[in-house]
This record gives sequence, structure tokens and C-alpha cells, in this order.
Amino acid sequence: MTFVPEWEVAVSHVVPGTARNTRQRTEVLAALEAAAGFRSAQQLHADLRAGGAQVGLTTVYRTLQLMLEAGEVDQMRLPGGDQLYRRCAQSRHHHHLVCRVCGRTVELEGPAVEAWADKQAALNGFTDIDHTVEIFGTCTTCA
Amino acid sequence: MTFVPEWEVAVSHVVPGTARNTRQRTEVLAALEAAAGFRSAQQLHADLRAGGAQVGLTTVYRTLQLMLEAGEVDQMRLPGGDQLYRRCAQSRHHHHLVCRVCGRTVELEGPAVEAWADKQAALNGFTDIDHTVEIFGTCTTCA
DNA sequence: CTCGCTGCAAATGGTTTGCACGATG
DNA sequence: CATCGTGCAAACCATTTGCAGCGAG
Repeated sequence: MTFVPEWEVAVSHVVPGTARNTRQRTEVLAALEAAAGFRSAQQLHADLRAGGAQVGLTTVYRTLQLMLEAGEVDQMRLPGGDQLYRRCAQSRHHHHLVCRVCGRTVELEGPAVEAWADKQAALNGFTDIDHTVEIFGTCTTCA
Repeated sequence: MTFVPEWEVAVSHVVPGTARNTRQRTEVLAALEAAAGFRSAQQLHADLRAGGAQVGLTTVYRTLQLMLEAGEVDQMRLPGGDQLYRRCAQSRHHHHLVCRVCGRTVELEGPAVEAWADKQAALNGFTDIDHTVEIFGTCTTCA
């Protein structure tokens, strides 16, 4: 039985055609796994080139988008607006504590926070609730 | 005693020269006060033009930036990345419940959430903590 | 072989900046 | 009047898209 990454399976659910296992996709995935935290498409592209991998910036963007839709990576935005991606250990809903210098990330769970958010929304009659909770700081090694 | 908006006072602390009371700044401020919730620079510009006000887009951007630095407006980002501004009633730290359709906003306070965030950061040795907590939903009138 | 994937180059679109003119205090 | 503010046009820059060639299945 051939190995097929979860996210490619997921993609195949969306599109009729089958997702293909290309060298580029494998490399992008590897770069993500190697990263200790969130990285931008541009950073990943730089990482890849630095590591000798031959992948176009466009492909990095497209692959990340694909993996995001497949639920295989988490996405977040820096206060500055750049979007970052990360391969997370947990697939269920969680939040992050991110080092603003190196991007190193700690995954967090906060049931109390989720509850608080839902309650506030309900109190005000809002529906289809969604929320974002991100914590930024400087990690010990970067301090 | 002449009326001087808080934010102009604040600006004068930063820059040697005095902030000037121009028609454009007054109009941008008015447009912000008139809004029920968060608006983007482009939206405010459209609002102004629709209301017959003569203000350049560039000026709207610059004024919002200035007011932001002076702490007179709050800023947030839509999941899509657009940045929004709002004149908030509270000047102290707080969060928002925003209607994703019309932008209508409810200001929230959540001491427990702040405490949770700080604690998580401390537990992991992170310093210079900052956090974002935003809740999105659809308000009653937009549902 | 077919159709998706890749990558270059060009387009996008919100935001910022350079510069000369206009207005404030 | 010395400066700051304004607005147009051009610059920016991360991200997206068009298109022709490549390669997986």
C-alpha cells in the first residue's frame, strides 16, 4: 500500500481528479514539518532554496492554499498582516503562543476562553460565531 | 477655551510641531463617530464621498494612522486581512464582538481571558506579552 | 496520452511614499 | 510666513492569475 499524505486524500474529496504526488509538494511539506513554528510562504520559499530545493514561489503559495483547504495546516496573521502557516500536531480547535522573533510556537487549549466567547456572542444575539485568539511574545532563547 | 480633540493633544506629545485642526481631519473623525462599528480606510473614504465630503483617500489613511498612534482609535483585522478602524468608547484594553456582515460592534471586557493569556505565556517563559482576541458573528438584524 | 502541476511573468489591490501646492496657527 | 497637511501619481509588496510547457498516473 502506497503512502498518501492525509491532505492529498482530503483534496481528492473536493476535486474530481486525483491530487498528484510531486517532488515540490513533498518538499514544501517537509519544510513545514521542519519548522519549529509559523512561517510565511516567502519564508518557506527561502528555507527551501537555502536547503537546495528547487521550488517556485508560486508553487509554495498554491500548495499552502491547498493544504489549508484540506485542513492540514493552520493559518494565522501577524499583526502586520502577513499570513503564516504551520503544520500543527492537533487537528482539533486550539490557539497559539507565538514568538514574534523566531516564530516558535506553543499550541494551547483554553476551554474557558471558548466558553466565554460563545457566551458573549449569545448574550448579544450574534450567531454563526467564530473567534480568533492569539498570544504573541518573545521566547526565552530570543530574549 | 478652544475645543481640541484628545487625539490631537496626544499627537502633539509625539511631534514637536502642533497638530493642525483641518477640515479633513474633522470629517474623518465625524465619519468614524457616525459608524456603528469597524470600517476600513476605503469604506470611510466612500462614506465621506457619499456624504458629499471632499477628502482624499491618502488623507484618510494618514489620519487613521495618526489617530491610531495617538490611541484614539482601535484597529483590527478581518480574517481576510483588511484592516479596520473604530472609535471606541473605552480607552482601556478591551476586545470586540463584530458582525461580519455590517461591522456593528459590541465592546467586551474579559479579565479572565487576559489572565489566562498572561499565565500561558509565563508558563512557557515568554515575555513582552501581547494578545488579540476577536469574536465574529452575524448580528440579529443581519441574520 | 491526459490532465493536473509548475514556474515565469504579468496583473492585482490595499497601503505607503514623493513631491509640489494649499492652508493653518 | 514657517510648517504642516493635502492630494495626485507613482511606488510597494505580498499574493494571485494567465499561460505554455512538464510530468505523474
